[in-house]
Formats: sequence, structure tokens, C-alpha cells
Amino acid sequence: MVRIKDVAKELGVSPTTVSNVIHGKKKRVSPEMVKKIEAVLERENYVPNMAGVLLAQSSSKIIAVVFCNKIKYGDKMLQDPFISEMMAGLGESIREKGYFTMLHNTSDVNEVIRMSAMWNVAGLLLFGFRKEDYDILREKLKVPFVTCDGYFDTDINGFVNVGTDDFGGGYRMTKYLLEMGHKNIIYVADDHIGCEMARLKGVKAALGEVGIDFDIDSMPILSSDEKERQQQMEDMAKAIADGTNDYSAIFFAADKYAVQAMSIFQDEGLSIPDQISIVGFDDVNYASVVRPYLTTVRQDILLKAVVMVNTIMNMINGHELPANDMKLPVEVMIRKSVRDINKDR
Amino acid sequence: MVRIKDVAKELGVSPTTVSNVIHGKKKRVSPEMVKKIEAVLERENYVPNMAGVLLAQSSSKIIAVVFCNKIKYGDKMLQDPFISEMMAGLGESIREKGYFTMLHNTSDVNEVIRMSAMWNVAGLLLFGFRKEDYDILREKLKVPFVTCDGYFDTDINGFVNVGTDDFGGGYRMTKYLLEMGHKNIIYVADDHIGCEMARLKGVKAALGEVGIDFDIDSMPILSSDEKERQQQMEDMAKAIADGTNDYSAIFFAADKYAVQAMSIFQDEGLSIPDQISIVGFDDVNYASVVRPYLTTVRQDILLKAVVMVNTIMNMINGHELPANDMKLPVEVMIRKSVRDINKDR
DNA sequence: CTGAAAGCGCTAACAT
DNA sequence: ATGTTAGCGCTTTCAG
Repeated sequence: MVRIKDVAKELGVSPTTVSNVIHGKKKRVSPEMVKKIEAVLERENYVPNMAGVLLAQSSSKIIAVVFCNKIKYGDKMLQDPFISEMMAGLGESIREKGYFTMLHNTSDVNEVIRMSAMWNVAGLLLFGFRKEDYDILREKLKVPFVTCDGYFDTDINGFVNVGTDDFGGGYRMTKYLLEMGHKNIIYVADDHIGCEMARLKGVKAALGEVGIDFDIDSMPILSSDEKERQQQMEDMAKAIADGTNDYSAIFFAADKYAVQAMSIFQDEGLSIPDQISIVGFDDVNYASVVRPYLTTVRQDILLKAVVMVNTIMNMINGHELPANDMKLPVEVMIRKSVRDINKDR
Repeated sequence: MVRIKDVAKELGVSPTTVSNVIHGKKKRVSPEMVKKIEAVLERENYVPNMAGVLLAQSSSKIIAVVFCNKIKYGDKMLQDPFISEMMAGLGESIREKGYFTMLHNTSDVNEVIRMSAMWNVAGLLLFGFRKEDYDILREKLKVPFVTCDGYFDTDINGFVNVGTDDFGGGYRMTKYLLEMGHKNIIYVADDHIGCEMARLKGVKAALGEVGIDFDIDSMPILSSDEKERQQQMEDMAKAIADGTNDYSAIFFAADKYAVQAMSIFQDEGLSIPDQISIVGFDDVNYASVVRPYLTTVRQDILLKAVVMVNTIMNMINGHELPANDMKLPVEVMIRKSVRDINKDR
């Protein structure tokens, strides 16, 4: 591996001059010398040693991407179709900006702080931590960071959150359901916090506009236990089959649940959307494989990746930020899982 | 940020002594001093500056994880459910070993070589490159690397491949189909190279054992174009409905195709497994959501991640390797998408 | 336009 | 048991 020193010696110039050429400060070097140096750099295939750069500079050109992902062996929780898309987007964007991606997989905030200091990272992109974690991070982290899909009680300051317009997604999907004649809608999620709650609020807002009110706590919550969840869905199926249900459409907070429900409902002989309309959220790849094609809310993961990277770059470079809590747009994908009740009148 | 020098000064000792304590070389330091130093280290929350370490040492404690992933906007090719699982496994294992993960997303081998030199990485974990790429890498990379799911014409040397027992998966699933009375089986994949080919060879071997032979090239190949692929599946559906098909079971090389086919077949009014048996490969999370539950071949992604990391560590530490082309075991997951033909006799 | 020199934080060979 | 010293590769200030 050839070093700056080496090419300097070969050409009988000083390391400074070579360094200047490398950094494009060509005003400080004569054109002929620039050419000569560039030729040798090229020929020798010069590659900077980042350790040296890191030590001599203050910043590191490293962006830390941190996932708070607890591994539980034997379950498929980790099989998230979005992660690969997000990763690819992040990786490419970060590289484009001339930075490097350091990946961390931990649920321990202190680990994050520690490694961020060790490597003197330029900024961090954080996924899946909880509110309390962010408080610690804001306090102890001296570099900018961007969170993804966070929801916070207090005003965000000291960092930026890039999220999805969950409220809007819930709202617009509900409007669509209303248009299709559905007035009795239930929203089914695995919890009522963060984005699940925002989506639910969107549902409530849309329903509120047409004078329908409901208690948020009355909406069913899906168990995190696979078996129990299946049972819950079977119970719903039975109610629908019996006609003892009081809703004509179910809005699942995530496609994966919508798809699972569709299967279970069909097991019970239910016809979708004739007997029950179903919609989801996310537009994962199998949403358009499943039958009937699932009507759902789509978000643009690649866009989210790019926005996150652009944002952290702006923060690193001390630029003015447009906002510190962004909500990226969503799109209602109308497919085949909703019945138009109006038509039957 | 406190440095070694600082704590040395505070205690009136030399940096070397502090460094020795940090590295657990306690034989070289008096027990009292060790305690004192450790106390200050703790109190000051000492964190090593990796730039310094990197520069002073030869190796870097960095493992590069490189995905060859071309981003094509607008398609969902990137939505790979395994990646997140693989990432989580890799991230955790690498961290456990005291190493750091540097992530790269590129299809350009030279980028890989370049960055590996820049950071003086200890080893690389490579995903999704082609045979030709590996040849270049073997030649130019001076550090150990491990590939995932690679298939090579020539003997592997200079690196290690961690794959899946694709042949065995194809073989055992076919044996199962034979047990269920299926003799006319087709294998459907999107190409006939790498693991797809190995699975196909497994099919051929199992069939060969009972005296059934077929020409590998006669097996249908799925188009990479979504629309065309759909058409192909519809054509299959029609043939099955007409009874003009000459097979009773279809072995899809990937669950995603199996699931798509199931939907399309059911659109055409086909009943699975009564009219046609279907099996897949991978056991992605929605394989057990879809109806009928998909019988498929499961591989253990987390295990693969751990094996890759252990392997690269062994290589880095110059240990003897058990093999340079590993095939991790698979498991046939018997569910509901195969009909037992014997029963009908 | 070019160069000399110091220094970033850490390690390790070599004293003592 | 502890210290001295040089040096890893690069940037940067200051001087020529």
C-alpha cells in the first residue's frame, strides 16, 4: 500500500503538496505538478488510510446505523421485508455522500454511546428505540442523530425524526372506506402506541367528520403471541359468519395481520370482500400476491432512507433544517379487498 | 474525552502502564496500580479512540459486510424478508466477538477492494456477487473473506463459502413427494444456476432413485418480468384445470413463487392440494399464513449468520478450517399443500 | 507555489 | 514493575 509519503518522495516533493492535490486544492499547486502527482496516484492506485485521516481530522465520515433488534430464536419477528429495502437505500445514499456505514445491532443505549465515541462517528441513524432511550441519547450524544418512526410526548429537540404520515394514512384509508359505504369500521393493531396510535387517530378523525364517534380503547388489540392472535382472528371470523359482528370493514394496522386474517377468515368459509372488507397498512410485497389483492396504505421506504441520510448530512454540515419531525407521504392503494356497499342499494 | 495520556498523568504513571491495564496485561503491573487505574478509567468513562488503535496496530477489528444489491426503483425485489434476520444475526455475532460491522451496498468489486484497503478491514462477508467477481476478489483482496450461497465451477480456495444444503433440500422434499405418491413432479425456478440448479439436481437425484429420469432443460423457467410470470402461472393453472398437465405436484424453488402460484391457481378455481400439490423452498414468514399452509424447505438464517461470523473469525485468527464449502442443513416442513395420493387408492 | 514540522491517540520494543 | 521513545499515515499551520 503506497502512502502519501511515498509518492511525495518519488516526485521529490513534500507530502503537503500531495495531500493538497488529493484534496483538490489545486490552486496551491502548479498545474504540471498536479498532473504528475495525479498520474502517480493513479498508477500506484493510492488509497487513503482512514486511520490516519481519522486521527488527523475531527470528524470521521462514519454514519452509524443502529437497529434495536432483540433476537429471539425460533420466531420470525426478524423477518421484516422492509429492512432490506431500507438498508439498501441507506447504504447507497451514505456511500454516495462519501461516508461509510457502520452497522450496530443492539438494544443497549450505552453501547451506542460508547461506539459512537470510539469511532468519533459523524452522525447516527436510529431505528426502533423507545422514548426513554432517546432521552438518554439526546443528553449523552454529542453528534447529530436522526430517528425513524419515532413518536414523542414532548417536543423534539436536539435531533430529527423521520416518520410516515401514519395519521394521514389512517385518515385517508378511512375516508375511502366511508366512500365505499362503510360506516362501521374497526381498527385492529397489536398495540396503541407510536405509529399504531397515530393511524388510529387518523381513523377516528375521518369517522368524526361524518359524525361517527367511538372510544379508542374499544378497539381490539392483537396479542403478540402467535397462537392467541390466531384465536382472536378465529373469533372474529365466527362473529362475522354468525352475523354478530357490528362492523363491515376491518382496518389492520399492518399488512401482515391483514393477510393472516384473510387466510383465517377464508378458512371459516368467509368470502372477502363480500362478507367482510379488509384493508391493511404498509403494502408489503405479498399484499399484491394474496387473494383478493389487498387494499392498503403504501409508504415509500427508499424515500425514507434517502430523507434520513439527507437530513443527517444537513445536520452534520450545520445547515438549517426544514423541520425536526417529518412525516413522509403515503398512498392509498385501492385493490380488491373492499366491497362497495353503495352498489347494492 | 479522556485519553490514556490523561489518566496516566493524573496518576503519575506512564501511558504504557495504563495501556497494559486496559489490555488486561496485569502481570506487568502491580495489583494496587491496576486498581487505581481501573478506578480512574471507570470514573472518567474511558473509551478508546479507534483511530489511534487502528493506526498503531495492523488489524482493524472491522468486518465488512457487503451486499451486491442493485436498487431498482419501483420494484419490490429489495423486499427480502431474510435480510433483516441475517443482518440481526451478523450484527450481534460480530459485536459479540468484539468486532465492528461496516456495511457496504455496492455491485462494484473495485469499491469493495478499495474500502477494504482504506479501513484495513480484518475480513469480509460477501453476499450476492457473481463467480467472476469472486475471482477478482480472491486475487486482489489480501484479507480473508467468506461468501454466502455461492456456487463455483472450480474448487474454492483462498476463501470459504457458507451455503445451504440446496441439493439435500431438493432431494428430501422430492422424496417426501414420492412418499405421498407423486411421481410426476415439475420443478419451477427463475433460473437454473447456483442454488436453483443445486435444488434441481436434488430433485433429479431423488427421482432417479425410483427410476424416473427427466431432462433438466425441460423444466419451466419463470420470467423475471412480473407480468409475464403471472401469465406463465395462469397458463399452468389452465392446463391443470383442463387436465392437460402431466404432473401432480409442483416444486417451486422459492416460497414467494409458490405463494403467488397458489393465489393464481385459486383464482382459476383450482383446489390445492386436491387438484394440484405445491411445495416451496425457504419457509418465509408468510408461508405459514397462506392457505393451505405451504409445505416447504426451511433453512436456518440465524445459524447461517453465526457460522459465517465464526468462520471469518477462524480465518482471521489463522485457525484450521473444517471445510471451505459448507452446506448448512435444511428441514422439510410438512404442512398442508400436498395431497397424499396413496390414500385415494 | 512548496515545504517543514507538529501532532492526532495509541501501541510496542526496548530500556530501567 | 514501570517508563521512554518512536512511529503508525495523515492534515494543517506556519514559514519560505
